[in-house]
Amino acid sequence: MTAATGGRRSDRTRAAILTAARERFAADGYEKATIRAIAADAGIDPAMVMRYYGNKEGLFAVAAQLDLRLPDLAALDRAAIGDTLAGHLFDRWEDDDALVAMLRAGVSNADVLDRLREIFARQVGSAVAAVCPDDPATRAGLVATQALGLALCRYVLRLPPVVGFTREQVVAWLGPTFQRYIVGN
Amino acid sequence: MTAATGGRRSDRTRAAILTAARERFAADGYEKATIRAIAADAGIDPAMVMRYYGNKEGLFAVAAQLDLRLPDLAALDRAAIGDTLAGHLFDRWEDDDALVAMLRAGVSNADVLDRLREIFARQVGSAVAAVCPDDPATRAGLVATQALGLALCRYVLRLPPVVGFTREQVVAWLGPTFQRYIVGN
DNA sequence: CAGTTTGGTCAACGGCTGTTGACTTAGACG
DNA sequence: CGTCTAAGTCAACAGCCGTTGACCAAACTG
Repeated sequence: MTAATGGRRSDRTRAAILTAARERFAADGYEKATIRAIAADAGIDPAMVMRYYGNKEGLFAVAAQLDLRLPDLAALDRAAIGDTLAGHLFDRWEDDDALVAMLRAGVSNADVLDRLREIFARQVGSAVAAVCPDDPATRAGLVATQALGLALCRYVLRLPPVVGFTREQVVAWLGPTFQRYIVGN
Repeated sequence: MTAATGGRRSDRTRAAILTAARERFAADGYEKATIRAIAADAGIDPAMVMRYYGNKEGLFAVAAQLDLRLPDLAALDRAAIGDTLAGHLFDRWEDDDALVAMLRAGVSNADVLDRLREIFARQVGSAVAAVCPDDPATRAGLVATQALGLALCRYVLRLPPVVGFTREQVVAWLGPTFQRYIVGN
């Protein structure tokens, strides 16, 4: 039905599995997000998950692909780097379950940890290095602590005051922190 | 043997279970830390864990008791609050697995999440409120994002630059951040 | 029309888990 | 010594998990 998309008949199923998987991994973590539950959410048989994604690890690898899409900090007004980064991360995480999924899953899965390390070393590290060649690794690490700390408290722990933060509050409070970590001292 | 401690014979076993449990929960998270593995580490039978702690949840509840032992911020020189807090948290976490255990476990266990929320609402919230009655909930939330972000990156994700931070670096970089979050703006 | 590929279902397997109850040993006490 | 109790062992249960292979149905191809 509705061949309008032009894809093969199974593409809908693949997509349904992926959507259900992202939600389950983000909500329950890697271990508790069972293939049976994901398949049930997608309205199909668990065996289909194996057919299309090989095994649970393969499904997770596809479901938890994460691109922070960081802006080019070097192209910004130097004084606006911190605020821009804070706003960007806020926007990015508000509509993508992938990071929460990786945080929840990585906490108890060594492979996911490796990928998270690589993502932050590469994406955050290079973004920071582009504007501050002085000890970029330390600065990127500092940025990671504050950025991931926000994500942890807001989306995983769901601490009430942090859940209630508006975009403006995040920019106003965390922006200066990022600014100092990246170009300060 | 060695009745020097004066405790009952079973106290050694209880303590061995607890020690093994803390390490396993911190290293593997709640789901992957199996009672069988904990019992093996402690050199006893899995059934003993049930006898002494009822069930897995009961064991975790005892193993993951967490007291941040925050200093009385009001008794400090107001300008030293941030640095003192940064140094204290660093010291506290370097020699207590409990927080890492709760972070790893809480990520996939609703009850643990409740306890983490309560701990930070009460301990961090009241410490902050003691020195800054102006919107203490928001300020405590901000402190939590930076503090837990450091713990996450250093002990769970083990991001290389963050793992390499010295106490002096943590105080120098995070101290001013805490200072601004607690008494700034 | 027949035949072959694709999409999907079903029941089952082996393995690991938390948990239980019956059994055996060691210590304390009279 | 005998007795009673606490401490510890052992084997097993039921349940859930990821994964598999045999089977069925639909749809495209000639």
